[in-house]
Amino acid sequence: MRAAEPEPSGEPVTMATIARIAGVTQPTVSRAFNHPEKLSPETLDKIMDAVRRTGYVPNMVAGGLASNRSRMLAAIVPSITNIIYSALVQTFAALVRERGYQVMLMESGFDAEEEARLVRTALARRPEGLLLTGVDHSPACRRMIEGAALPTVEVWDLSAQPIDVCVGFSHDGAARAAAEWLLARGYTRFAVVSADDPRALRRRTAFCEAVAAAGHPPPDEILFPGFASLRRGRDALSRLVADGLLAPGGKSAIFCSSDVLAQGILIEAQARGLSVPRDLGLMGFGDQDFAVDLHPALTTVRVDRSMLGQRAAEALILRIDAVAGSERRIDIGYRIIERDSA
Amino acid sequence: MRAAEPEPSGEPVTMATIARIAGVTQPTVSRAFNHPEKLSPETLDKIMDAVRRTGYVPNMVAGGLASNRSRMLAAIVPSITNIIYSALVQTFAALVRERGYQVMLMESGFDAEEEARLVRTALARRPEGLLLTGVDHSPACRRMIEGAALPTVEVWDLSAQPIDVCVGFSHDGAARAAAEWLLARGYTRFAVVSADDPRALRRRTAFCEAVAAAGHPPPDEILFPGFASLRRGRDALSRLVADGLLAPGGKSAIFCSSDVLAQGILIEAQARGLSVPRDLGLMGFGDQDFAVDLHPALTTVRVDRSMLGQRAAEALILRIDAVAGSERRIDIGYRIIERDSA
DNA sequence: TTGAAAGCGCTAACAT
DNA sequence: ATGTTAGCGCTTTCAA
Repeated sequence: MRAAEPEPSGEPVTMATIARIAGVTQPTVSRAFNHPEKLSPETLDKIMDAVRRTGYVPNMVAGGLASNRSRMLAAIVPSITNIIYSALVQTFAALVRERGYQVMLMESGFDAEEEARLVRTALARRPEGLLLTGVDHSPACRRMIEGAALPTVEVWDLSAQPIDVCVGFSHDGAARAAAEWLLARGYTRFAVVSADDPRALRRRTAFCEAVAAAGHPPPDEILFPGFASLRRGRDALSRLVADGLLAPGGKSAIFCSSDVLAQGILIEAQARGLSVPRDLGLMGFGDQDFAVDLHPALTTVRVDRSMLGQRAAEALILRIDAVAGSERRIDIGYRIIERDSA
Repeated sequence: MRAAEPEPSGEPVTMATIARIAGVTQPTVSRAFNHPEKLSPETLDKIMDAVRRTGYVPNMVAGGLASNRSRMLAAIVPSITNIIYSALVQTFAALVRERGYQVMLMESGFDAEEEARLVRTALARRPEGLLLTGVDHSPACRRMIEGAALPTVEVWDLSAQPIDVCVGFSHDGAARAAAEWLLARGYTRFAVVSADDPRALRRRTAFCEAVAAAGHPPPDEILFPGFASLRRGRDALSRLVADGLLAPGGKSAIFCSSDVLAQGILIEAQARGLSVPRDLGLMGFGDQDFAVDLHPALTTVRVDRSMLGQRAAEALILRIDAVAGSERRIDIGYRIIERDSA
């Protein structure tokens, strides 16, 4: 590797270098980047020419220190490999980028302590804003953020006491709506298959309450730690069948905490020669891209993840710009998507 | 939001603040963080006490400027929502984090021009290293990186002329191995279903050549732009069936550029009452987590993505530490995983 | 073991 | 429209 810039010495190119070449002072070079309209076209030309010839790239860490604007946002999600979260980050990052922000992404692994540690690490870079997943954080974490007076958006959930702003939907409401939809379809026996993250757990509880309120026996529950997978779904169905979910005498349905789980159940049903929805109704959660392409197409609860990222980006930027009277609690809702599996 | 630190004024807490409280000079506070062994235990205690009471978090942007070590790595992948790439980043980020590095992740959307733009943006933060996907970059991009003399690791592919280091495997070799495996199983009619990224395209070509070399008719090819999905797989099978892939007179198999595609084909086959592998052999690529849990379990080519991230992290850190004689080309290989779909 | 002094590369007043 | 002057909050010599 050799240096491409035609600088005689191996000196790094700085604004001072450009200034020397263009025959101006260093702050003028700074203006060329930050307030080009304040310079005469000729000066601007000379500077940009020097920039081109040297391959100069402004040093944002120095700029950030001087201006106290890092132009960085930190985002902490439970898992970067889970499309549920990465799709949100994708939209979020694309939008804030148009406003000149970069995103530093971190993964907490569904662990509040790790999340607190990551917030501390992030704070060291002096981000201008923070995106957090969920509304359940460690007290220390919350204290740190409030102490730093850092604009923060919490996504995927709604809270009566958000740290700053939250963008999400009612998990209780969504689960209740799912239960009522299934009830209206004549299902009388239920099971819930769920991961154990705080939001899935709340949906589980709300679903079970709605079933009980309708006077039906309590749903079978299968909970597992960590993330959803096809295997978790397949195993869950095996256990539910063994436990008699499909015994004669009722019309059975399973409510899953994610579409992936539902897909696993679908595969296991097929392997066992069970027909969905004839032998078993199935409802997913999330309406991931693949849900519509399953066979049978999956009935599920749609949450617009891209919208989540978009509203989060907008809300966070409003907070950063200290726009007065911006909303503190943004509800993006949910919708039952009726397809063929229930 | 209120400031948590017991600073009387609303002044931001800096090392100078801590120094004042602890009764030492500011550089001594710096030493407390970077070379604690050089301080007397009592001084260290006083400083750490002040840190705790104020909630002080060191400013890495100032530190980075002063030391010329940003402790940042930039990673550019085609898509952050594709687990193929995000799993690699996950491992990579976890490993480099142990060495005190954070990673700023960016998404190029399979576009070399966008990649070049992102490299330029990344360079502005003065990262200490760079992770790039693939070995096909725009000339300008390559020039920028070489000009900055930035330690760089290219992943997912092997190159005779890496920018710096590359970690990957032979796509030609993997596709040839897949073809030979299928040939040895008695398949005589083939199709390839593939995305159009550079690596998938090379596998497609190598696969077709191997089939031709065996004296069989050229495979049907279905290429599509962008990323793989179940829908792409389902549509591909529909077209292949319409085009007579399954007409009597031969034993047919499909080689896919990803497991997701294969899964889509599996679903479409099931919807059409076709049996895999009886009516049709099917081979995926990647051995994603779900491949083993499909029904039938998917025969595929395993690439150890986590290993890719691990070796990339190790290699990049060696380059950053300027370890002489470190490898330039790291082959992690591939392996045919025989399961039930072919 | 600690302090004093300089400087990293930039932005932001304030002058002119 | 441009130059001058001061920092931003650290790390890193070099002294003591």
